[in-house]
Amino acid sequence: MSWLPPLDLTSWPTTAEKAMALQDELRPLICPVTPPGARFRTVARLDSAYADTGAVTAAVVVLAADTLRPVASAVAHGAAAFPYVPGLLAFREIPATFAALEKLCTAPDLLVCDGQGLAHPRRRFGLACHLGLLTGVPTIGVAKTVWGEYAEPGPERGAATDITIDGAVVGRALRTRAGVKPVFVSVGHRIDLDTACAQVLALTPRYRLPETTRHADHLCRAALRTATGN
DNA sequence: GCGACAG
DNA sequence: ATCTTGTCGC
Repeated sequence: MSWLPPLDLTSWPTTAEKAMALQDELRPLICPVTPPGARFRTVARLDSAYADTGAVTAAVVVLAADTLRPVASAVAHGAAAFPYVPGLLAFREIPATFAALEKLCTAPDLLVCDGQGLAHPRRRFGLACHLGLLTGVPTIGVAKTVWGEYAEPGPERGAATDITIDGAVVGRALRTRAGVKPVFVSVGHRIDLDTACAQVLALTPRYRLPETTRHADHLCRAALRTATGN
């Protein structure tokens, strides 16, 4: 018995129209609130790597929130299930990512995704939202580039400004390192924006991106090379 | 109409 | 995402 509910890939969308319809259908189920008493003792970072052949490898690295030390990791590989389409990244990334998560013995307390959560144009349902609903685990999106409008936050670490789309606050530009381009944080599911930003700051004591990113990035790239044959 | 567009 | 040379800084 896994901590993760099964993912039925036979009904995975194969067209942009069906994918967008699914996003519209799932959007109302998002809960942007941290469950009472929630504790984030372990945090997982997710990443994917692609080969020109269409092969994909996903990696998950779990770390202890207090020490930022890795405590578990897993990889999974397969074929890209969807082309890259702006706004539909989740349909490309989730199948392999989910397979990697299935290999973990226990559920992480928080999943940190590469990309957007609610800071997603038009449908407000980015990768982090989708993965949050599928896993039931709190998720946040940390993107390197933004969709939406924001004012440049102050130069010091911790400075933040709201990101808005059509006038609605959908995330926050957060300076994780003094004098360096901010990251763009948005809620995925089961966490609030303030808590999400606090978690991202806790994960970035020295680099712009969360501590585990290099680890997850190196892990899936190395695994992809092995699976592909260098 | 044209360009821009998470990873 | 991925492909690449050089460069700056701790």
